[in-house]
Amino acid sequence: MDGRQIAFRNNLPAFLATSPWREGLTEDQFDRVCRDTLAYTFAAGATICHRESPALHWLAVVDGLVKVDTTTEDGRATTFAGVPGGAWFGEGAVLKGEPRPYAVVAIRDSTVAFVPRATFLWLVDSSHSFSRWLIDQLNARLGYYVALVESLRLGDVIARVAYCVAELFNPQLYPNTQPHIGISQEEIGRLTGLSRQTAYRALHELEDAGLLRVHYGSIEVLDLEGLKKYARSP
DNA sequence: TCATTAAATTGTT
DNA sequence: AACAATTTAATGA
Repeated sequence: MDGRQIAFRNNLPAFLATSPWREGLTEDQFDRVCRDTLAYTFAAGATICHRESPALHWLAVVDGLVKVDTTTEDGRATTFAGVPGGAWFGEGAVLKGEPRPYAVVAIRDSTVAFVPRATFLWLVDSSHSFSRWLIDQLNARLGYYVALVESLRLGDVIARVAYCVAELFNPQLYPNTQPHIGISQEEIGRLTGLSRQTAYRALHELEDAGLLRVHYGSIEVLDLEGLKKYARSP
């Protein structure tokens, strides 16, 4: 992990207390999560978890924006997911006990919380409520990729950009997303599987439709419901 | 604080 | 994909 620094051990419990699975835990269970969890900050561009590294932690973005991606030998990169602040991810590799099939990279300066694998598995075993939340989490992720395949087959690139941007606000997967997202058009391209030029044109189409605004190095979502509608029927 | 330069990102072909 | 234009960030007086 290049360029990481230990972040605020003190107010990490405040972040954990706002997590979507917290209310179902007992005080004792929550206290253990607080004790076991660490947070680190990473500079933009830094690798948080290398591809094929052992999945020793369950992860959350406390602040910032990270991506889950793979890079081929010839340097081409595709992003599988953009993960904004407040989101929990990486449970798949931890559950399977396998090396991470993707790399986790900071898009912007980001703070990431690390829950040890043992603590995560203990939560699964000891909390029915947590397990249920986890099922909903995995189900939401499955729904995202099914819809993404559908969008790929249908081939409307503007609808695909609308869908991918709107999904950053998925209440199960990404509960705390702010309307202003610091992400370049090149990253939007990787996230949607489109070239930067195509992403550029699609973003401006959506801007002309009044659904979002494009800024230097960021986008601002104005009409989330409109984006979702556009994603379904452009 | 301001001017200069480099780097990142956007816009155009 | 290449290149130009623009915006931001970094540097140093």
